[in-house]
Amino acid sequence: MNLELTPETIKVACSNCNLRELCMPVGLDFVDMQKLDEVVATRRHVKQGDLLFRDGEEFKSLFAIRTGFFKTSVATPDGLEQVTGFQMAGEIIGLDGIVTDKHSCNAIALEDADVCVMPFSNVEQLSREFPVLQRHVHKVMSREIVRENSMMMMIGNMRSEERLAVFLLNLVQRLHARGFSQAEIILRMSREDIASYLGMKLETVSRAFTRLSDEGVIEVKQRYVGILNHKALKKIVNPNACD
Amino acid sequence: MNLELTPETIKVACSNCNLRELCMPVGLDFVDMQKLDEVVATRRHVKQGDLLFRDGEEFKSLFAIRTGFFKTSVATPDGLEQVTGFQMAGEIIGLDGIVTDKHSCNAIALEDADVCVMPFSNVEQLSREFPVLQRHVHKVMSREIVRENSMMMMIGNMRSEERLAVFLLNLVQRLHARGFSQAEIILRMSREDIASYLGMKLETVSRAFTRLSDEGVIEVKQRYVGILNHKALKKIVNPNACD
DNA sequence: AACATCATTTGATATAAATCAAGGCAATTT
DNA sequence: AAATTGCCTTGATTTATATCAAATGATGTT
Repeated sequence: MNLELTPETIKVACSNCNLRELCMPVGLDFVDMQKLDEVVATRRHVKQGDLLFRDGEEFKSLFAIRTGFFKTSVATPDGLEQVTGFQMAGEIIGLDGIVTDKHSCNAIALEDADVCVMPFSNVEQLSREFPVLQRHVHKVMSREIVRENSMMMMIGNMRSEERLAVFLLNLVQRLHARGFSQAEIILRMSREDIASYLGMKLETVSRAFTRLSDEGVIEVKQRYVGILNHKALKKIVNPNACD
Repeated sequence: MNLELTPETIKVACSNCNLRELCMPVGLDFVDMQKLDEVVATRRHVKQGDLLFRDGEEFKSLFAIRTGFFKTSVATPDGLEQVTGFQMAGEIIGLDGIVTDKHSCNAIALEDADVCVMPFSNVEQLSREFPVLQRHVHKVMSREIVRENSMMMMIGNMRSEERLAVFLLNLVQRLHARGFSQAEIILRMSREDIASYLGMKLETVSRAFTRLSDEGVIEVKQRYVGILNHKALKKIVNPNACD
């Protein structure tokens, strides 16, 4: 007999997922929500260090992260890794693949993860039937465009300490939106990953951590980061801010 | 009587626009193409130096550039301008506004321009009826995401000369796709704009120009840039490339 | 033509971050 | 418990780019 439900084949319903406010459009009635359950085909488990998809791989699905933490990266011309983003529960990953039907980056699990596999044809099909889903998909993509705009601004203009401050503020904000502490972070990525993402070297990241720590703004112990003075952290990014 | 057609109100048809291969999905029959004419509401003329839209302004429409050249920019925390992109004929501008229903950047015409105004509600409406248009919209957004990924990679990892090489290669490639020379560019933007876009200072851009010029790779005279050695320019970006 | 304005180039110097190198800390293995 | 390994921190030095400053060149104006 075969009663085993392998993680690869579990069928899930968005309608009773506690993350649906993050992945799915809001303001749907229960009936519509049940129809939207069709977007998700299966779930997939990804072990820490494993790839969800890789650069060049055929694009078929978007993935909604249920649990776990990912980084996406591209290869530089000289073969190094450039981290392009970090993604957590409730976020959508794989949008890069739409334009060429091939993924253009690698998605690596920084901790054991579960993702909802959403075949893009399902997404497009249901988008045509549900304007609210269509709008949602557009917003998710637009949000990513705006995020990258501000990343460019940051890497192009800010000093190392400022970049790290922005990075930490963004992380706590996203974690807080998921019910975690506003004052504590357990980093899932290495100093090297952070450095790559912020366009600096790992030693510079380390020094920026110690400087923020010396200033009493944060408390660092390996991958634990305590935000001691949220306001001061914001001031580092924007000294003129009044709030 | 009122026979004047102001530039603000000219109605245009994609079906006989010579740029449609760039803005519109390919492989449409004439009947479908005529229906798609409805996406474009009006045309709008933007004078050099004027804004097509500004940060914070309500988002209602995407814009397809018919003629002219734009830059988009955001403000840094200290009030400086960070250029986030340059757009030319056939490209779509305004995607940043979808996520919050407000534009999150400024779009400034670097030369007199004509744009097709595409109310986003029309785009969404017709996307539901024409899967090929829907797919096209998704691809346009995904392309922008991928472009910004590679910009991050570039700003984070490359030296000034390499960044300028990438920038010039990208420009000629896009201009060539529009029927212009593969070997000559008339820059529409200032050194300062280029510097901001590439995450450097205008003096550094200037020095990078002279260095590439001294190496005999390009020829620079103000805003005219001649590509003397396309291969060498590529080699600067990726010394190991075999083509 | 002389003048003013703006954009660009060039030079000298300062500086933030990269690089090179060593040491420390924590977790895992033997 | 000692040893290995991976990750992070710290220190010394170099380097690419930023900054400051001036000169040059193009464009438009009176």
